[in-house]
Amino acid sequence: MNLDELLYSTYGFSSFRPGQREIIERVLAGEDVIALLPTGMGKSICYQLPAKVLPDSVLIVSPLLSLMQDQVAQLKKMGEKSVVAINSFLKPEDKEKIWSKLHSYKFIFISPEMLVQPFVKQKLQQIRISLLVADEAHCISQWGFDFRPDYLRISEILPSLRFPQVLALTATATDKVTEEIKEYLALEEPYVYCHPMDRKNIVYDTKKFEDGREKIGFLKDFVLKFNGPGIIYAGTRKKSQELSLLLTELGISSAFYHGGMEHQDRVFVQQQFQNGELQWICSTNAFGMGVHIPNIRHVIHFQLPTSIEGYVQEVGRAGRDGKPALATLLYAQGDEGLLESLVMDDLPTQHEIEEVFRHGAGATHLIDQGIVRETAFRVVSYWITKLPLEGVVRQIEQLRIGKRHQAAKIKELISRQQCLRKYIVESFDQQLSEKPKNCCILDGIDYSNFEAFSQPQEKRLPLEWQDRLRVILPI
DNA sequence: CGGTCATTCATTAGTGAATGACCGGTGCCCTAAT
Repeated sequence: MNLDELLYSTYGFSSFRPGQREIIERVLAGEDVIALLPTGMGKSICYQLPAKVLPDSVLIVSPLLSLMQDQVAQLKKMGEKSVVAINSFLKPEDKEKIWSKLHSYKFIFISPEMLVQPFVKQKLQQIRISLLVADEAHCISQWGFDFRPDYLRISEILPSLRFPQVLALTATATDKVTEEIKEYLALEEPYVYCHPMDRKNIVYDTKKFEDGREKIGFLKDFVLKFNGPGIIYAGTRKKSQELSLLLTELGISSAFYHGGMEHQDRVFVQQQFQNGELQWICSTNAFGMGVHIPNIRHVIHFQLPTSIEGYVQEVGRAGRDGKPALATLLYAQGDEGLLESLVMDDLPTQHEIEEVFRHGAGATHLIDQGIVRETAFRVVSYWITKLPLEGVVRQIEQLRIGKRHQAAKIKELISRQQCLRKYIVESFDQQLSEKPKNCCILDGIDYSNFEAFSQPQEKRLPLEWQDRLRVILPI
């Protein structure tokens, strides 16, 4: 099998990017693989190419419905017809057809929640799966424990699929996250491919302020001085709207984006940004996964991110074209309060744990009656099958300690007196090989690098009425 | 932590100040009620 020929005939590329060949060869050799590959290094080829060779279907567990739709569209565009996404978007009339010809699909995309449904499990059991792919596998660790516990249950279906080999793909994982991926996918001796995560063209900057007003002032000056495209990450939905309004008042094109918006509005905003019609997007951490925009020059954190992993993911959306990009973290006194409550508040309380224990894992009325919150309920329901009450309490306590550690890591970003790049790279259990000339705030930043990209804003398109409305009306 | 909203109070009537409670982010799922 000549991989180069296959690559050329399928994609028209004449050579692999770093890591791809190695990962694909291991997959084709039948090994389980965990691949840590920085964003924009062509992760999807790592399962699409083996799929051409492997005899049976490839099952891809994907975290977002929109991501699935993108991948399906991309594959179809390449002429691959046997692709399907199994999720709640399926029309009832299509379902029957899809289940009956499931074996004929080469690529089957699915959410973890769907995957663990008994009915789905039973259907998948009847076909042959060559490879199970966990896309954005860091979600297992990042979301599984307190947000989407079904992420922890992927391995439950492996026996009924007769243990297909597994490929886990992600851009950002610490040793701890890699361990958790390994554990929750029940991988015994996976081959781990780890590409250096440092992105030399991203410069790390932090700015401290006495209060929120000073911070706003800085942001105003910033967006007047530097052009986008850029992402401004806010800590709350409301703040993302406020910031977008602020920019609009300055005559700078922008839109907000968060999980509380209608699906179609989110798609619309993302498309506008992708088409270069918006300079800035002001959003919560909902924005970014699966977004491929090469020329993002700035990522600004108006409020503290909730984890180092999240921070690196968000910052990593800048400078995919390899040109200089600036990551600016803004901090005003007191900002850590929001961070801490966001990180800690979702954990099940002692009371919630006891309630679920008293009524059992099927007692969804606890959610309807507002006694136990949805995610808290699901987290406890997950552990209830594995541990006694004290064990679950201890488990949640462990989570709390982990979360506290996570918050402390973030706070150190702003108080740190040494090289930020070094700090970030070492947080991912890697060593910094060399520092770029333009490195971080503590080593001095040459801002002229970024002004060079900034052209005077002559062509300012007037806003369409829809956008004006969008700015005026809070959603 | 900071903002927002509801309650309370002081009192001669509607309002303003003060206090306290609550909330804040990420997304699957096809439920139950329109």
